[in-house]
Parts: sequence; structure tokens; C-alpha cells
Amino acid sequence: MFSTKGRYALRVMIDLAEQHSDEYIPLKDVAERQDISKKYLEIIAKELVNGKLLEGASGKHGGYRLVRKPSEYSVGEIIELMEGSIAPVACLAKDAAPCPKEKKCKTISMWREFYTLEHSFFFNKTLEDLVNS
Amino acid sequence: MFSTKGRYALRVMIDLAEQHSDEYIPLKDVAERQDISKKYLEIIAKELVNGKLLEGASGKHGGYRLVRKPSEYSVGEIIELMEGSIAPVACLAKDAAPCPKEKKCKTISMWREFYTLEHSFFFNKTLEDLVNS
DNA sequence: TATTTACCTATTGACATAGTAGGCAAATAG
DNA sequence: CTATTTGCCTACTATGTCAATAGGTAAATA
Repeated sequence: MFSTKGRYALRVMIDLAEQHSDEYIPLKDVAERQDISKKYLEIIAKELVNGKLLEGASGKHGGYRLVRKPSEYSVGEIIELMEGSIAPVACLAKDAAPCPKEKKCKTISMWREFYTLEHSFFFNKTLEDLVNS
Repeated sequence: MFSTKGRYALRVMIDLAEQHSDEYIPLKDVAERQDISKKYLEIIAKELVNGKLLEGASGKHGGYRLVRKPSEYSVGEIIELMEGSIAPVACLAKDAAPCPKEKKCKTISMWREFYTLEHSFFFNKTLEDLVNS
């Protein structure tokens, strides 16, 4: 189950894309439109900046803006940045310790197959697709 | 991310299927073969019995056994029983409160599309498929 | 009657989730 | 140069879930 962090991040990105503006948009506005605590969104926005998905600017007329066109963001990279990993099981997450029982494991190939499906679903969907939906 | 409960339940079911026996199999044996705490497996086995996926019997020669052929169990029903729901977001889980923002929500249809994909993946895969993999 | 098994209730430590609080730093307008 | 607006930073917290563990009771059989 994806957490609010991933889902809210997606809504922030969509909101910014919908403003069709090159200006910085204050988080306060986004928070009001999306009806999410501004304080909580600060944490999320900060992570999006650290992950180079957004650019932030302080001061008057400051705020956040996209660094690419909406069509150039995949939904997958946004969610993965926030959730850490979208792997269905811990042993498939990046930098997971290799499982000692992998050889005899009757489920690993199913998890891998599902992960591939999930990955291509989310990485082939763009922010623009969501805005136009 | 699926929890150990769902993953262990699957391993218990696979283990029982692999014994190719109509006898009851003691949980102690399953726990040793799978290298999982027997105490923890008790909780899981109990839920599988409550969900009518397994049958349990006390006393000597007691234990657990499948109530259907492996080909008649879907992986989806096993995981869903243990995890409660396999929905990717809370608002799509069964008996979730209807979301007041659904009309304006730009993400709900993507989540629904993914849920459909996920659902058909896991409900079209059987326990037998896993045993034969 | 002793043994083997499932089944039951309760508790626990560790961690993640979903925030909140309060202030500092930077940029701009006047 | 000052006030205002904004992002950015550290810290804290309540609640819940996860992954077990502990210790017993009930049922079935040899």
C-alpha cells in the first residue's frame, strides 16, 4: 500500500503542472488547493527538491516549480523517490541483502515477474498523462 | 510492500502442497523445513483456517492440510486473506470510506487501472503454478 | 494417563507513519 | 534598511503496525 507521502507528492506535482506557469508557486497555495497540511507538504517538497524533481526558491515570489516538462516526468520516479522502493517484497528492493534461501524459493520468480509489471506500468506513465485524465 | 505474514502464508501453503499427502501435517515440521518461528506460524495458520483455506486437527497425528487441490487456490486469495487488502491505495480498499475528493482526483483512475492489473495477476496464478516453478 | 498437537489470550520491542512546533535563512518590495 | 514573504532546518510526538514471544488450555490419540 502506497503511503500518503507518495500520493501527496504526486498531487503536488500535478498541481504545479496544472498552473502552466514558469513562476515559482508558493506551497501555501498548493496546500490550500489540495487541502493538505502545508507543514507536512514542506517535508515532501523538500524531498522532491533533494531528488531534483523540483526547484525551490525562498523569499517573496518564491515557491516551487517543475524543472522539466510534465511529459518528461514518469509517475514511477516520483513514487519511487518518496517510497524508497516500489518492490513488492523486501528481498527485491535495491540494496537488499541477497536472500540465502533464494535458490530453493518457490515464490521469488513470481515476485520478480510482478515487479517487472509494476515497474513498467508506473515508469511508462507520465505526469502529463495524469494532468490530461 | 507485502508483509511477512502474506509471504509466510504462501510458503506454508506451498509446503503443504509439496507433501502430496492427505494426512494432517504438524506445523512443527513446516516451521523446520521453512525455517520460520513455529509460534509465529501458529498465528498465520489460524488465520488460514478461519479463512477456510486450511483445515486443522488437534492431537496426535494432527496438524494442517489443504482443503482443495493446489490448482484450485489462487495466490491472490491467499495474500488478500492475510494482508486484508492488496489495493495500492487506501481509498480503493474494500469497505473504505468513499473519498469526497474523488470527482476532482487526477490519480484515482491510474490507481484503479493498476489495481485491476495487480488483481488479475495474482488471482490468475495458482498455488500449483508456484509448486511447479 | 501421557503425549502430541492445535488453539487461545496477552504482551513486547522496534519501527514507520503522519503529522506538529518553532525557529532560521534567503530573497524581495517598499 | 526594514518588513514581509517564502523556503528550509531540527526536533518532537502520538498512533499504529509488524514480527514476533510467552504461557497457557483444549482436543485427540496411543
